Amino acid sequence: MPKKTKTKTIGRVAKNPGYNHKTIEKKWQKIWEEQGTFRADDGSLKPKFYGLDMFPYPSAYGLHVGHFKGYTLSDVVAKRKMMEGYEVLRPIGFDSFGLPAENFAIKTGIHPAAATKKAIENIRRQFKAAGLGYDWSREVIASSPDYYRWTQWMFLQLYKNGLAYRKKAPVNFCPSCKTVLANEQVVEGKCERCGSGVSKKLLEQWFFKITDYAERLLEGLELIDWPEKIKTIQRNWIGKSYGTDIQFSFFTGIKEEDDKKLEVFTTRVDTLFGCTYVVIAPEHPILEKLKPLVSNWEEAASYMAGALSKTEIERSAEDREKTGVELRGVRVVNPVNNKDLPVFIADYVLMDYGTGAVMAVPAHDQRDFLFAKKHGLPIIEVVKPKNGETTLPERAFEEYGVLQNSEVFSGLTSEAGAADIAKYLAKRGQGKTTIHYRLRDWLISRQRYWGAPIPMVKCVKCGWQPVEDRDLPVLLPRIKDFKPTSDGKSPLARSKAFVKTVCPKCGGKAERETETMDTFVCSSWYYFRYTDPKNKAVFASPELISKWLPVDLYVGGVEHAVLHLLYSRFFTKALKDFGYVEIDEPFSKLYSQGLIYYQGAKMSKSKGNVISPDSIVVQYGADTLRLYELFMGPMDQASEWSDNGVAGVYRFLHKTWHLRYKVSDSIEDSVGITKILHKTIKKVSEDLDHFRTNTAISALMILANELDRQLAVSKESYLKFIIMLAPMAPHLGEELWQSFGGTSSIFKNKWPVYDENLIKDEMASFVIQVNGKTRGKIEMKTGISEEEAKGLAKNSEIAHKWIAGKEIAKTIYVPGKLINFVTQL
RNA sequence: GCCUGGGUGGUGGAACUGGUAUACACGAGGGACUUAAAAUCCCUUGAGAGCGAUCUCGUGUGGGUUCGAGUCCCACCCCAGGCACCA
Repeated sequence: MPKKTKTKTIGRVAKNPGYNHKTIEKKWQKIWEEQGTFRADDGSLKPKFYGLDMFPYPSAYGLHVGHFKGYTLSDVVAKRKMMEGYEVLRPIGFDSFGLPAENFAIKTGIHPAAATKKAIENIRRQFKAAGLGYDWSREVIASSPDYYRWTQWMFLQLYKNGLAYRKKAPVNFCPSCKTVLANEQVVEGKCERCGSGVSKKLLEQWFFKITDYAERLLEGLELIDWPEKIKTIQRNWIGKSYGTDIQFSFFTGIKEEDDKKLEVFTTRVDTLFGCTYVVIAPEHPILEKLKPLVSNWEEAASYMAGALSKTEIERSAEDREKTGVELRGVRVVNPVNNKDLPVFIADYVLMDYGTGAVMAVPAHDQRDFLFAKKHGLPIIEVVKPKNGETTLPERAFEEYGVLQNSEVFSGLTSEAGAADIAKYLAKRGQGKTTIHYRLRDWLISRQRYWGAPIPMVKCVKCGWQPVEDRDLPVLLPRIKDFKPTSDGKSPLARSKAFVKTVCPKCGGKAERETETMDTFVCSSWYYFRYTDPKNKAVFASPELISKWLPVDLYVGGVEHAVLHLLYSRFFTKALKDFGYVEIDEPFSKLYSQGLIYYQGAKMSKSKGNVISPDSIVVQYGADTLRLYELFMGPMDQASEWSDNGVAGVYRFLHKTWHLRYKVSDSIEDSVGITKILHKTIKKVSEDLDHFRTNTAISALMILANELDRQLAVSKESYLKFIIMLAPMAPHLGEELWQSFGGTSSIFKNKWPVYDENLIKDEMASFVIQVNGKTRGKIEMKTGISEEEAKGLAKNSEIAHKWIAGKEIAKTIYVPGKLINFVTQL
């Protein structure tokens, strides 16, 4: 194929050099790096802006264009903040511990440390090639000992303050990843990472007491500027319920005083008279104590074992089939009417919510209803609808209503009845109003290799002991056989050199904890480290933390709504309580970018529909990649990638480039051009304030088209246009800025300001409507009086044609916009 | 089932607190330049009727409020996401 010229001849003026993204992008990336253009100055006196992207996970497969949407947005905001006089902190690092790296290593046989290092290098290259203005001098890598030393320190702080503890409990276990998982990592009964069905295992594990912060985590949401959607997800996850704890006493045979009572939780005390049995979760510890009384213990024990062995999916896939076993020989008393009631164990009652036991009211709870039907238990209706018909006997009636069959409380409304029954119970010491949360403590132990070792030691004499701060970090040993096993033991247990240690307290023989921490622990505090990444004495100096935090803008995906975003808030609150930080919430403003779809599906490696930014950068350049992602549609909505759309913004950048040849020092712009320029400055400034990058770009395109129609363009107008474009297309911005005499980075320059007086229109076209239908328009002065405007409109041809003899009953006048004649009423 | 978002041309999407629906871009069609192609530039592009100026219809569906509704209210349908035996 014959190639005529080396320079591309895109654009009209072939003799002038064309837009060559390859040379200018490389050139500016080098300059930025050498000059430290985007490095934050801790000593600056300017107002601060901390713009942060969610800690990226260094995938071995690199990032696809979908990942760049958020990064580009925050980059635009940060660059514009620089131009508005802020000292901008925009750090980056890598959340490099965790399951995917390890699973990749297992698959390929490459050690996770080596695989991670390579993945980081690749992504670092991708970031730089996209022109993202990170302060690389602050890079933080979670799997490096300098970092995880402080992750371990965080653990110890939580431990010393009673927020890290060990307990034996049924926990989620992924048979494929061969490790336990936090509640938040189980999605619809499946492992968040690999999709395998999760089962329950009774294990002793480390937990963080996030439940102590349930209320504060809920309250804090009121004060932060986050998408309502994410706040709602967190509220639901925390799940606050007001209700009553009620004591049912056992009839006979129990020795210890404390165990004579069974406590249940209900949100519907008003239905207490309708209780016909009680149900205990199969994992409930009280069952051991009831054992001597139970005549069918074998049956019960086998049910208990069965419930535990089921996977989450099995437990819910049975489609609400309510199984259970009656504990024969055990009876309880309903405290309000002394009725003697049977006791069941059933797995529809969950051990880790409420008290692990419920009072069953089949008439007014659908689950209890199904169970009662199946087991032939009585159904007593105690709530009648206030108006309308009850859903009984087809299904439970779950609404509020008026009480009946409730002795002295009959006739009261549910609301009043609930209050009175609760008061009655409280007076007799048989119940109290309480609050329960759905939030569970955060299980952080992992039986995996690639994580930060938990800095605890088990001494034969002294039990669990924390590693001394001065002995941190507990280094992750480099072992060859890092594969997980199904025995519930961590791969680290196989390293004798690692396990064997001495007790920090007594100096005697001791063994190290071999489990590692959930990666979400690493990412719960990294935003503090960025302020002071090299500090060896503390995780970050208090001065720098208070200088930079909270994060002013945090950009990332919604998928972390109950994981990272909840955990980080918990960490910040805990660190505040320990006296290390002064803030209560780490991220003042959160923005979640929408996903990018391609070929009708979410872009993902497994679906094989990923587009690499690398190929776009080579073909069109980083500025085109950035601009297209910003132009696709509203930032917070999902949108479909279009190859043709990319070419479209590329054309716009060419046009922008070629406009430089129309720039003249000697001309002054027409009033019309000046007006459009100032309108554009207003529009782009406001749009960017609200992250409406798509309409901001559209406004810049309109301006460019308008400038292109002129024979010549003033340097001043052109440069204002370039400054506005620069945060989005930084390489092109810098290059053009420099070619017109700019000596320092365009980002050290001021963002343009519009003049309200120059925007005002002298003339406006008034829409003429008749009976609300648009019939035409008339040009009139904007300052025209109502009378005059109406008169002009009335005498217009349009009005004559459509009114034609009919009487005008009413005239609607909207200044500067519209006149509507109403002929009939 | 419950809780969020969202349904606008062939496509991605504009439309401020109710006031010219479809900005900007893509695609498509036509033309210019070219031996030709690419690139670039110009014109057309919601549907229907008409030679035409124009007219009628049109923002998921059906109602309502209003001089006027993509925008507000009611009912419903569809799509995406979140939660889901939480007592």
